[in-house]
Amino acid sequence: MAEKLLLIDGNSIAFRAFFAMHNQIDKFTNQNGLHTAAIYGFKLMLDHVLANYQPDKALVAFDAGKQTFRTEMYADYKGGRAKTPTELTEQLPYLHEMMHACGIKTYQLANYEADDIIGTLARLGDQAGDETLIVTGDRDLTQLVTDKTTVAVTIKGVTQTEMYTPAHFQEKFGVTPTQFIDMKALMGDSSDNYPGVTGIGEKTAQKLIQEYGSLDGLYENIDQMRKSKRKENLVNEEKIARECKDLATIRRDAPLTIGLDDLKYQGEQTEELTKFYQEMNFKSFLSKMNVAPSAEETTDAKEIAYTELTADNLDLLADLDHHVTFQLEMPNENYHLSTFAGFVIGDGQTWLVSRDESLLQTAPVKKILTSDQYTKDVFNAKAQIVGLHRLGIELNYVAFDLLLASYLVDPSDNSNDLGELAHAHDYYDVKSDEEVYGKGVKRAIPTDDQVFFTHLAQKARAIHELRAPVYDQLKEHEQMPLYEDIELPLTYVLAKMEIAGIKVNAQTLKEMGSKLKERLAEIEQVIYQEAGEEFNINSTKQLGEILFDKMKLPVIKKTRTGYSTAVAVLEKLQGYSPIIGHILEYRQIAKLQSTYIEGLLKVIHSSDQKIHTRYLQTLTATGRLSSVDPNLQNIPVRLEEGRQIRRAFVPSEPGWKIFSSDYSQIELRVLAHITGDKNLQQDFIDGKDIHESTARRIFHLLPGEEVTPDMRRHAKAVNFGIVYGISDYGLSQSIHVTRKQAHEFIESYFEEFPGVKKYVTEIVKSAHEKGYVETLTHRRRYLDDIHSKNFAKRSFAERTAMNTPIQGSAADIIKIAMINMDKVLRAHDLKARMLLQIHDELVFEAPAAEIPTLEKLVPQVMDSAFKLDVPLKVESKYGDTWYDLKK
DNA sequence: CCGGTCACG
DNA sequence: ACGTACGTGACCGGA
Repeated sequence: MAEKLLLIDGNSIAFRAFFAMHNQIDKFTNQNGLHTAAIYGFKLMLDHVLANYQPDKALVAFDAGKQTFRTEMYADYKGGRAKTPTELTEQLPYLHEMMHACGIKTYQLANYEADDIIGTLARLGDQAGDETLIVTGDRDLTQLVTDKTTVAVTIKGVTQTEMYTPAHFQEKFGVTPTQFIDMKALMGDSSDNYPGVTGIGEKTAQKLIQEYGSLDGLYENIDQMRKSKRKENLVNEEKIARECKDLATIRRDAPLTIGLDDLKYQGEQTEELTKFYQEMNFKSFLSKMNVAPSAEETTDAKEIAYTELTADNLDLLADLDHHVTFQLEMPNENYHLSTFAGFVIGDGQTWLVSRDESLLQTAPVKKILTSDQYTKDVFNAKAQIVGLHRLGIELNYVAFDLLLASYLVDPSDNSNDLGELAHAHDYYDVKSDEEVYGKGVKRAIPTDDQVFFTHLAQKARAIHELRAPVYDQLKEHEQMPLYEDIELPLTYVLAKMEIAGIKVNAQTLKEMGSKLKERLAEIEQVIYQEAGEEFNINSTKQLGEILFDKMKLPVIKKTRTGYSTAVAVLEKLQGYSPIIGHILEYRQIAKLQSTYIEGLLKVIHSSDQKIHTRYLQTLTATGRLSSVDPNLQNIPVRLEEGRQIRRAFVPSEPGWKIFSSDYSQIELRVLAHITGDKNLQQDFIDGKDIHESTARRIFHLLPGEEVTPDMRRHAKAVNFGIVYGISDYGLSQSIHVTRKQAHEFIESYFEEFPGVKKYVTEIVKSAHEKGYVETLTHRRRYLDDIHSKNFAKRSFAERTAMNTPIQGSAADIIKIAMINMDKVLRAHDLKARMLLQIHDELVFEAPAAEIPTLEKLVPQVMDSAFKLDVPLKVESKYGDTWYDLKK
């Protein structure tokens, strides 16, 4: 009878699991200091596979050691690989132990790699008529794919895999699995460190094998190949190619001492596995098995005692400790509008809960929330401040914000759900809102008091209990000043800005909207005429069919799903047909209409004619803010037509003005500071036009020579490129020059700015070593892909390593400026209000009489927010609307 | 719910 | 040879 066989590539999965969990490496250690992240990740993968595949037979194969028949053949095989971290190698013995507890056999064989064990067993399985699944993190194993054998390669984390069947393999590589070995013989493998034939990479190898069918076929017909450098290399390096083929070929006849009959999957050995989990301190797995984390803890941790607070027992509040945890529950994400479902307040011993938010207005509660006699721990302080403000209560003296602090520890830990975030911290005695409230249309606050109050109390307890460990992490990262002096004070400032809101004249928007509507209808008709039929212009699919199938315009670029019709593509098609210009115009107006006219009209609060955005303080990977519901950080400005939208943004009081100040070139100034490059610093100190002076340097102009507009434009693009983590290809695309020219620009830039070059090298090196990069204030970003074998992923991580300290430090600086600005406005008793932050710009509204004061004060505060080795420069403007700003 | 597109810094 | 400029959010169409 056909059975299901599961073969797991132990070393490669352990490796993947280790790096997938790498940013949490500190959290995964057991009582004895053993790192356990790889073991944990391995088990996650295993559970996922077992649940989905349900094998009859299973085996985890391991490499026996460094010495194999391949290293005997070729001494440099897998040479040059970084040493496996000891944090990983120390975990491998325990994987065997865990597999035993899971009822799965493990096996390794001297002189052979895990690949060969798997290859051999898969062949045996095929011959026995079994169905086989191979799970690995190494794409090389896909050569084992057959009609009966599927290979699952992990792509992200450990539970997401790409399934290789013969059909998928063919589609992806354009050759059969056997041919792929021949391809590798030609192209080599940089991670296994064998060379292949000089000058042949994946694309050429694929072409040659497709043409000749195989390596043998190629060499049989090599005489007919026309004379070329490539042919010469192929002929000279035939021996190498054949050796490489041998190295690349996974053995299917390894001398195994076990057979298929030894692989029966036994199922979990509950007692043994429980013991193992306890040894590893795997609380989440233990809780799934309904067992307490360790023998001493006998109570069910999920239970929690609470008391319902009512008007009659308010005296309970007086007994609370003066360090409380509080949460006002708002079911809707948008806390400006959400209803209130209830609240919880407590001190770790006592948890008081209620559905009745009017109790918050009573003196004893209000006192706790407002007074400096009580410090408060919360989750998302800004939401709490705004929510309570709507109830007429001022929340002060927040000590700990779990959301904010977790975000600083790792900005990718930014779930807005307390339960999920707690789980990420390995704390499981609280559920996620989705688990308790449901999702989609079914989402609702439970009517059962027991269910709802338990959830509230558990949330509060999670905040309380996670405070100490999260503080420890902040301290370990040297992030206490970032947390206490920047992010937490900023939360209050942002709350104030959101509450203030910005006045928007709906009438202005409506008038613009009706004009746009008319124009849209006109252009639409013209486009239908030109296309010869009516279609949905907003559909890229339909538009592509019209342009490229019907009208036969040249295809410039394709996307995964069809033809690309992006602006860059359409601009290249200008001149082929007048329809292109009309489509571009249609797109521009349609965008204004839907996003900015209709979109903004929808979010004006009827009560005050204002828009109240929410700034997300715990979202971006770099430390910038983002703005939602609506996004006020991308209101059009570059094109005049869109810029008109800003006419609708007006001061909220008669006789007031809109005032705005922005940092000039803050990212390049930060770059000059961080890199310490003397030339770049000097140019800023001398107050030069930085793009012009960059042009002077990289184009080697003499003192009398003039910088042409083109030179300046190119230099500006290079400066942008440097900030983004430059690549010649990217630069060439942005300024429409050849890749070679772009490369020369970059080379020239690095010669002129050697400090920048040094920085780029060092930050990438440091990111490789540490796995993260930091900003000026120790804001941290982990870069998991920095160790990736995949060139594209790794390159992306390397560019991120260059960009994040720049973009993130600029974000740090303006955040400090905002906190100081808020203080200064109060100190000077000004009526002016800070309304918006747009990354390098602050927008205010103020009485006309205060404008002269602001013109002095705001640049002063912004300039001095952070002492850099170069000056910061700030420019201010003001006017009657956001559109009319003038110097 | 995802991908394409386009608005901003 | 590989395939990209960095960071966001909103809207639309089409599975």
